[in-house]
Amino acid sequence: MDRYDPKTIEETWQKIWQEQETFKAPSLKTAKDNHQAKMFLAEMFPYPSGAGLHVGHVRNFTIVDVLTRFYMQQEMNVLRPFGYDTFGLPAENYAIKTGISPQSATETNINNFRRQAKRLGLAIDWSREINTSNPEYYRWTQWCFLQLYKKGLAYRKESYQWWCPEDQTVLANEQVENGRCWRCGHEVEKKKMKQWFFKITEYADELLDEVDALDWPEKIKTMQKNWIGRSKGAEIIFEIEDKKDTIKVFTTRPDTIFGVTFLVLAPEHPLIKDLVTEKTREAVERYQKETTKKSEIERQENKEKTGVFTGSYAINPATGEKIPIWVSDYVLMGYGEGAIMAVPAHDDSDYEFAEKFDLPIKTVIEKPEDLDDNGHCYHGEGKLINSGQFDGTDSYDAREQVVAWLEEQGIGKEKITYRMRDWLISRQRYWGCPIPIAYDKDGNEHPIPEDQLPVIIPEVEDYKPDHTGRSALAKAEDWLKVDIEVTDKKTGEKHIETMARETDTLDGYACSSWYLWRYVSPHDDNYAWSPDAIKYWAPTDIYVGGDHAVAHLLYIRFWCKFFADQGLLPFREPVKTLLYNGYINAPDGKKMSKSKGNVIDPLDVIDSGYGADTLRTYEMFIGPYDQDAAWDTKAIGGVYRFLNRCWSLCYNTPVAQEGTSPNSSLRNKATKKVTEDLHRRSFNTAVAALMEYVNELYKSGASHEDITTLAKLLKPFAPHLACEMLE
RNA sequence: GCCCGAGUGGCGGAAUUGGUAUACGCGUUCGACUUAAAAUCGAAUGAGGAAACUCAUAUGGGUUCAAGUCCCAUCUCGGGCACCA
Repeated sequence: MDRYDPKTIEETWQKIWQEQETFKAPSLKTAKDNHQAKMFLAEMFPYPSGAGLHVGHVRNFTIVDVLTRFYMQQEMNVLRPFGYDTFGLPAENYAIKTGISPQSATETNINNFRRQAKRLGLAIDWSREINTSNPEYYRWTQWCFLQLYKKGLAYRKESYQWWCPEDQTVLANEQVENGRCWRCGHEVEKKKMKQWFFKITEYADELLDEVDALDWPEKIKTMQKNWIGRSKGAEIIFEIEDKKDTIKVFTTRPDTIFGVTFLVLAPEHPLIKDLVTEKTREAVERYQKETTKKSEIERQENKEKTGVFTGSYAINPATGEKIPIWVSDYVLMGYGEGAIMAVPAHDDSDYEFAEKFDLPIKTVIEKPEDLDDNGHCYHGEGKLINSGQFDGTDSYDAREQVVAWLEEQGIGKEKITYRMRDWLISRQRYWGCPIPIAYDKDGNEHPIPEDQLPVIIPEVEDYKPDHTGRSALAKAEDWLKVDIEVTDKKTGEKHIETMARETDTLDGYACSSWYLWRYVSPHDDNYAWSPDAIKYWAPTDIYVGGDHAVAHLLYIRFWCKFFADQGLLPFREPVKTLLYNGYINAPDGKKMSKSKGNVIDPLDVIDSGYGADTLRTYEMFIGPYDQDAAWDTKAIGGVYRFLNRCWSLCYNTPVAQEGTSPNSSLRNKATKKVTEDLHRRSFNTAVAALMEYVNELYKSGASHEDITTLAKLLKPFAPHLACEMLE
C-alpha cells in the first residue's frame, strides 16, 4: 500500500476490535487483582433520533473516546459503556403520524445509531449496552420509583401545573423555557391537575451546599445554585383588622418591618375571598380572572404594575398602623407564602406599585451620605431610622434582632425559602415508563408489588392521548386491570382486589437519573446495580455532555443522595468531573438545523473519503472542547493532510538511522506535551503538538522509534491509522 | 436590572505559574514537480519601513525590571437569572 486509504484501514480495525472485544472492561476479579486505578467514563447517552448521528454527537463521543484510549494506555482499569435514552415524544409523535409503534421505531433507530457509532471506531464496551425502554431496564426504573415512594419522596398532589396543549402533557418547571415547552416550543398553560412528584426539595440544602466542591464547570454550578435559589429570611404573621384570619408573608428584609405600608397577595391566594367587601368583590374577582387567562409570556412581557384593593386592612405589628391589603400579579403564589409585606422605600417593585396606586412610602434605612445613588429606593445596608427601639441599629444586625423580637411575640420566625419546586414526574404520554401504581375503587393508591415488576407497556392500536387528558395507555382496557393483594386494616385478612393502573408515565429524566449505575452491572436480574460492582466502578469519574445543565445534572445528584441514604450507594455525588462540551455550528456560525438545510452529516464526511480518523481528529482540533465552534469545510482538509503525512512518514519515507540527537529529544518533547495536554483536556493543542512533531520529523528524518512514538501519541485521536502504523 | 465569562493576524485559535506575543491549522502569495491541472513537497505571510527599528493582544489609565496575563474605569459580544419579596 502506498496511499493512505482510511476506508480499508478503518474496516479492518473495527472488525478486529469487534472480534477481540478489545474494549471490554476487565471483570471485577481481574480489575482488583491487577492493582491498577479504575476509570469510569461516559458521555451523556444519546436519544437515538431517526436522523442518526450528527457532528455534535461525534464531538461528545470523541472526547470520551480520546480519554478512554489515553487512560487505557496509562494502564488503568477503564469502563466505557454506552446506551440509549429511548423514551420520549419524538417516537410517540411519529407513531401517531405513521402508526409505526414506538417500540419498533426505537429499535430501528438504535440499530442505526449503533452502526454509525461503530463506524467512528469508538472504544466502547458493547457488552454493556443499555436502553431505557427495554423492560429489563425499566423494571428497575420502576423499582427506583417504589423506593422513593416507600420513603414518601414520591407523592401525588393536586396543583396548578404547566400544561403543553400541543403535546397534551404536563411538564416539569425545568422543562419550561421562557414560557414555552422545551420540546415543541408551544406556549404552555397552567392547569389544575392531580400529579405525581418527587420530593427533590427534601435535598435542597445538600444539593446546594455540595455544589461548590464539585469538579464541574463554574457555569453549571452557578446555574444549579440559581435554580435551587435558597434565601434566608423570616416568616411574619400579620393580623387582619376585624377578622380572625392572619396573613403570613415571607421576607428577606425583616429589618424593614417599620417601613411596611401595605400588603400584597398573589391573585391565587386562598384568603382573598374572605377579604373582599361588598364594594370590592366584583373588581377583585375580575382581576383574578384576567390573571388566570394571561399566559406566562404575557405576564412576563407586561411589567407595568397592575392590582386591586381588597377592601380589608392588616395591622403592621411593629407600628400598630392600619395598612391596606392589595392583590397583584407581581406576587407569585408559587414562592414564599404567596403574600408579601411591601416596603416601597426599599424595594423597586413595591416602590413602583406604591407610586402607581398612590400608597404611602416610609423610609426606614438611612442611605450612607457618600453614596451616589440616583435610584428611587435604596436597597443597601445602613442605620435604621423611624424604627422605634431599633433606631440607629445597623440594618444587617437588625435582621436578627427584629426576628427575635417578633418571635417573642409569637408572630414571626426565621425561615428559609427555596426557588426550586418539587419535581413533577407525571406525563400523560404513552411512550414512557409506566408508573407502578394502581388505584382501588375508592381511588386510594397502591404500589405495584416489586415481584410484579416490570409493568410492561401494552401494545395499542392508536397512540393518541385520549381527550380527557390521559395517555393512550387508558385505551388498553385489559392492561388497565390489575390484581393486587391487600390486607384489611381491621381484620388483618388478605384478599385479592382488582384495581385500575395509573395511566401516567414517568418523565424521561427519571429513566436517565440512574443509568450510570446500571452500567456497572447491566444484566443483573437481582439488583438495579450490583453492590460489588458499584463499589468498585462508581461514581463516574468523567462525564461528558453539552446539555441538561440543571435538569438531568440536578436529578442524578438528587437520586444519588437518596440512594446513598438508603445504604444502596457508597457515595453522595454521582459524577466527579463533568466536562461540558460546546456545540458545533454550521459554517455560517448558525445552529445546524434540518429546516435551514445547513446540517453536516458525519457519515457523509467519513464516506467522502476523509474517514473517521480525520473526522475525529478534526473535531478535537477545531478549538477548546468547551467552546462552541463553527464547522470549517476547508480546515478539515488540513487535518486529512496531517494524517496523510503521518502515513507517508511510516510507509513512503526511507527509515532514518536511529541517532541520539536531535530525535530522542524531539520524541520526549512531543510525548511530554501531548500527555500533559490530555491531562488538562486541551485536545486542540495536543493535536497541534502532533502536527508540529510530524513537521519536525519531515526535516530530521524519522527512525523506527520515532514512528512508533508518533503512532502511540496519535492513537487516542486517530486509532485506526495509529494501529495500522504500529503493525 | 443583577450575576458570570470573553474580546489576540484575513479566519479558527496558541501563549499551562507575570518572562521570546501570534504555536498549530485554514486562507493567500511565490517556487519545485507536471504538457497542464489536481495532489504532493519547499518557502513567505501582524502592520509600517530599503534597513536599523518602530508600533500592535477591545479602549483609557495604573502596578512591575517585565503585562495578552494582575488592578481600576469604559465599550462590545456571549451566557445565566430576572416582579423570587
